[in-house]
Amino acid sequence: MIYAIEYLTKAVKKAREAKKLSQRALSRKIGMPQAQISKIENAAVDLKTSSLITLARALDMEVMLVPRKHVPAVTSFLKVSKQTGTNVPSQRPAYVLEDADG
Amino acid sequence: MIYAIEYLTKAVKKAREAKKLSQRALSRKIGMPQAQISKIENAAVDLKTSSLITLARALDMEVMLVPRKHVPAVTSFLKVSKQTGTNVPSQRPAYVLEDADG
DNA sequence: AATATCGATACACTAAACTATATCATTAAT
DNA sequence: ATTAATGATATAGTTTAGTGTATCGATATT
Repeated sequence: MIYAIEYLTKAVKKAREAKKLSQRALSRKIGMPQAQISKIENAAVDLKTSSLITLARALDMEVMLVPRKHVPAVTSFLKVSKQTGTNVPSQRPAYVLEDADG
Repeated sequence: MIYAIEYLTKAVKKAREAKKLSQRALSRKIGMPQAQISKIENAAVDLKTSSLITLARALDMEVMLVPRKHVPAVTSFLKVSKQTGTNVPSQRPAYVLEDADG
């Protein structure tokens, strides 16, 4: 079990379940063996970044890099959005903003 | 070169440069060979998620999964914060919010 | 001019992700 | 009771990230 990765993989699992997709259904969708998805969701492997991105996108999420000082704000925004069901238009590839001021 | 990863690795590079760290300095900091950092920044490898997390954290960032519909909002928030220099207190490990409603 | 540091690249080796496939126990449905 | 679908697990083989080390040309710096 790889601690730092656990949060990400648990989120993948939750997202999959929220979409009512079985591991096999997701497997068919992205062409990754069900066995591998199981390992990933249980944080039994240190998955490659491409795998994380593929899984995230299949579940309508994006991998982003957020400056640490903004993590609380982003976190609470997402939390509130979830509670209120706030909708935002359009979609974009995404991630990362050039920042890094420490 | 791995397209999907390029944005993330480019962000790592920008963050490193913004901190005025050489690849060797970063190498010493996290114990990853300078040669490997070079490959990663040039998207020549499909780095493991643990490596992405390690690099991100060394550069004061966090890897997060963001529901796609909220990506524009988060993106523009970070952009504005960068422009205005908005500061937010505290720090947290982080990433991910349980969401996934499509 | 000589020296130091930079990022990029190369080699041999090790470790581990990933694939393909199959199986198993458990749960749900017929 | 049988069948179907679930997630977890196993084995064997392939691919590739990662390590350690060394070198290279280019760009400062003294």
